[in-house]
Amino acid sequence: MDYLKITEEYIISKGVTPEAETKGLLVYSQDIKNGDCCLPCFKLSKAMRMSPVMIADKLRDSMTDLPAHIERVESVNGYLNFYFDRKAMAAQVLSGVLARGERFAPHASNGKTVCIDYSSINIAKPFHIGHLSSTVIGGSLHRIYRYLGYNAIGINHLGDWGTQFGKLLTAYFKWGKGEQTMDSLLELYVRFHKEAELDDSLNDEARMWFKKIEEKDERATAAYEEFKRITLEEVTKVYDRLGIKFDSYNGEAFFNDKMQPVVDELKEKNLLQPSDGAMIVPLDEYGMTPCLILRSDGASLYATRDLACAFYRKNTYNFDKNLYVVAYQQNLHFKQVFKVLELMGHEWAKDCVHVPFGMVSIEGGGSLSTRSGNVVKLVDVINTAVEKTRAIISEKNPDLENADETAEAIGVGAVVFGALSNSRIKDIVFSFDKALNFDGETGPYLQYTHARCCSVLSKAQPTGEIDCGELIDDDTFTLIRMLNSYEDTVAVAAERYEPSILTRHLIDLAQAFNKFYIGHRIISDDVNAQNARLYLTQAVKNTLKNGMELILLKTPTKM
RNA sequence: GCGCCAGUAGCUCAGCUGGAUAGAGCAACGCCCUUCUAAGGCGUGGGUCGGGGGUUCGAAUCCCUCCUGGCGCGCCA
Repeated sequence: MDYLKITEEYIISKGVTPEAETKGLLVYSQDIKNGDCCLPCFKLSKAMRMSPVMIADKLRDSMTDLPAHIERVESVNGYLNFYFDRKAMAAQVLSGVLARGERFAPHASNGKTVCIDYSSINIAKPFHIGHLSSTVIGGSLHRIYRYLGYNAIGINHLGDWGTQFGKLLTAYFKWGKGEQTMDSLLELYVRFHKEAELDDSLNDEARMWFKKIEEKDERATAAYEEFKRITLEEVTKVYDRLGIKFDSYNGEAFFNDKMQPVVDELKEKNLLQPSDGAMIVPLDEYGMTPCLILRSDGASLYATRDLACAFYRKNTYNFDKNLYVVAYQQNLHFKQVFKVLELMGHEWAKDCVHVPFGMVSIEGGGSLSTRSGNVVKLVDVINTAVEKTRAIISEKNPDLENADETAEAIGVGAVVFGALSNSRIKDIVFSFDKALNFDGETGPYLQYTHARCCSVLSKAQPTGEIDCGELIDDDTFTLIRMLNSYEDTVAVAAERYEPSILTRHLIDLAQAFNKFYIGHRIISDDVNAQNARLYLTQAVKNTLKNGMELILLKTPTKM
């Protein structure tokens, strides 16, 4: 039941205020002391030629037949404050949450498909903290959309093509010895750039090797495939720890032979123009620089590939939404590509959305760059966090069973949370200090709160009827309100492609629970209160668990 | 130069489709473990919401302008 909506309907049914002006005015009160929701009457003032205070008074006076869910109405300084019948609302909310079971089932399928392009790592390059945002934001959106009933397709658009592979092969055949690892490949790559500065012929050699890959030369292909295998093996270990999966790894190489039809269609629709020997789609009338389709040597470009890729996704998945979780540096690129799709007359261009996020830099200056070898590997960050967690556990809870498993869950959770707690668009200056902070608004805080719920419930279980009259004090009822708005929050997070909205809500929920927990003895002699509070704890636990899963956090029952 | 984004407490941020005294966390200081997990809770201090104009009954929120920072701007991806 949507309390806001039925309250609005009730207000309108009074006929005191003009319907059009009244719609959308009603909001949840920020402060529970001002009621559960309120109608600011200031906007109505002009249309009704009456002071807000008088309007609120008039409305209040007309409300002599309050519906069951409203206990009372107050007119205060131009606000009309509604106080819900807390007992009824608590019953409604709790039974709704509890009916969903311990693990909320995903919503029934809505028949829609969403493609989510995320993580999109480069072959033979380290998986570093710069990849964390795309990986976990995309991973979280993947789960959120699946939960909401979408058919969600996770796509890792591999960076598995380009001249850098010529460079790597050159270095590999010159200096590489035996079995390679991600580390040795990075060394080779860094060394190439160092030596190529002194010896330009290395660059020629790199072009030669890249050509051999294109020509499917046996030796080149074998090495290239090996690099790919090594990379995927390595990153999959991290993906597994993060709980992330992909449905497709079709990357740049996959689209190599799929670009000609795009070029043909652009020509056919007269969108392509020559410019300095290259072929472009001019976009100046849309305030953008042109979209480059073909280089002057006839080779395709980044945009060409992404166009081909968009067509492929539409044809293969028939998406309703096509998301690209890619850093904001690419803002212009995606704007151009989507505009070109639109100019080509494909109405589904509007379904393509760039989901940008901020840059990651390292504390103390220095940009992340593979060439310089200045990288902080994601796996190192995760391992450090897990080690720190293990140390905390042996100090606080040395007898904990499954200590390793728990340390893993919490350490990984701390790192993941860091990337999902702020708005995507914010730049992040990475520091171990921040990533390893487990106090306050953090992943471990959510996990701790969940474990607390579990601990209470392991000592006593709720049973039989709920007496919701025990749940109507401010602190407790605040929890009820938070549980009530959970589903809306998930929906908004999806709409805005912003997992941090859900993360915030879970923090608020956990804070509200901890406040409740400290202030109210749950297991007690008061059988009635105990039972009601146990039901509430159960509902909080289940909601936390569901929400945490949607932001990639594991939920240990003890810690 | 042009375009986009950001600027809120010492730090990291929420709030930004206009509403009641601008909220959290971290850091600092002071309390609370003989009762359900102290990775917790409570309290104190800390703000010209980048500056200046404007719109409005009302602006952190909308408009203009300036300042600062980031990113991008044709043959890389």
